[in-house]
Amino acid sequence: MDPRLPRAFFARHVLEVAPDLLGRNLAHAGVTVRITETEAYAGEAGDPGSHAFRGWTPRTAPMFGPAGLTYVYFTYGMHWMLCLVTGRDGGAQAVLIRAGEVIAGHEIAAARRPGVAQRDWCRGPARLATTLALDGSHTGLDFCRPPLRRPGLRSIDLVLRAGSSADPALIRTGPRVGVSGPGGDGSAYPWRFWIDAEPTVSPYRPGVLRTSSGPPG
DNA sequence: ATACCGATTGGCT
DNA sequence: GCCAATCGGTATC
Repeated sequence: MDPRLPRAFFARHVLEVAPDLLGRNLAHAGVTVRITETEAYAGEAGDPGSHAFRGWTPRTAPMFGPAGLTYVYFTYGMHWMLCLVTGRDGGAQAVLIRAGEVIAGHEIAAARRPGVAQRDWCRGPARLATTLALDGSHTGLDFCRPPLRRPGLRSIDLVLRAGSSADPALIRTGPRVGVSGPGGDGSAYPWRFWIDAEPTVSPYRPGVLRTSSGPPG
């Protein structure tokens, strides 16, 4: 019997799925991590912090697909980040997997992160993608089983196991990390979720406030 | 065609 | 804490 979470799990609203992913085991390419930090992005809801805020583009196409697809994107000219699409088909909701604790495949993880402390292997979204060997070749792929039957839709061997969720009493929320502009406002979008007291959770950093006109005065 | 910028990270002060 | 790295995507001209 397949240990994976069913597609119905991901078809819920992103604000339900993001905290529910905490504590789950995520495995790819020989390394398994216990997810300790996530963030929700809801293009459908007019979330200005979302890549999907300005509508469909070739880059964000996977977000507009069905729940259960990966959305792996490239940023800062060097980093890849893993997101998991949730919600209704076309809703452009996704969870960013920000951090995790390596619980299996330590030798492989260490080989991918030479000179890096074990605590930092997946402490941050780009670090997590590196340790799990995820890049642009892994975007827009179906990680659910059974897979959807759609022309051209390929699958990925990314395993999210059921039965490993975090204690709800230990879940904390706060503003998203490094989101510039209005989408970074924690009072409006406290959509970051993490497990309390976990050393693998990434440090908080506010987004850059960018004024549309010059400085005041 | 070109300018701007990012859901970050690592190195240095 | 500050800042450079590095380049594809997107908007704008």
